[in-house]
Amino acid sequence: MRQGNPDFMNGVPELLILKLLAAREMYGYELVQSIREQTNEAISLSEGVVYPTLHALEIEGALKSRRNTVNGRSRVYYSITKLGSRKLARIADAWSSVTRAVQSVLQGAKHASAF
Amino acid sequence: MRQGNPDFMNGVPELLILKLLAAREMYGYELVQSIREQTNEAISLSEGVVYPTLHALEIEGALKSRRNTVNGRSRVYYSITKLGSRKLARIADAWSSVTRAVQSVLQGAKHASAF
DNA sequence: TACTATACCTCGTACTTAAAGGTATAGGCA
DNA sequence: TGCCTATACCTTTAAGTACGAGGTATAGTA
Repeated sequence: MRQGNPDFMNGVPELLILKLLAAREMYGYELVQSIREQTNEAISLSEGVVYPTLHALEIEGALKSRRNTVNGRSRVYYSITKLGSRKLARIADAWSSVTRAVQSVLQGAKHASAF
Repeated sequence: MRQGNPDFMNGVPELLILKLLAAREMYGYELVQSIREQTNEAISLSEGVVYPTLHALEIEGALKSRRNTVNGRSRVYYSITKLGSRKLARIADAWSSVTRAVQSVLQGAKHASAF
């Protein structure tokens, strides 16, 4: 563990960002704060995580962006693409699969349910 | 994502290994198979993950080992220490915290419950 | 004898998060 | 005017970690 967030964060920033942008268009700085608030400070992503993730997702075509100036502030708004929605569905499934599997071990169950 | 397991695996091997060893003494090869079976193949840790994790946990005092020969096979059995139990409690909490936080975003809840 | 399962191990790579640091503008306040 | 803070964007560097590949050795079986 580096510091700040507990651990178990592999792939989580990408998942959260895609999910939030699936609901509505947002800009980077807004995502940082939104995630912190919605998780009650349990997850606090730094800008150094959010911006590179946004750029990577845009490059692979999962997001598209438009620059907009609001109150004299230049913002880059991101929204999800069709390809991004499919990616979100895929990784949300993977997330469920892993958490279900871990949960079954934590609860001492002999077998995880297939679905 | 490297390959094999989906992603979201950060810290998971350590958590699973500690949890299984909290129930009973096991050896490395057994852990690999046990995790694969108990998670219905959802999580399949390679030996290249399990053995280094076991060694690291032993060095930090979370596990202790004893060598035992069964049916002509030499095995290294690991069991959890008091320090390991405390570590398990800590990271199990962290796991709960992260999964709860992610879940609240995935469900579109405005606020995660505090506990 | 050869192959498979058991059982242990290490090394190198690839990926990812996170912190730190850097730029620039708007607005409040002294 | 000058200073500080919040907003808003970005990059670089460091450090950790899972994973595959590869390697050794023994027991049992075909």
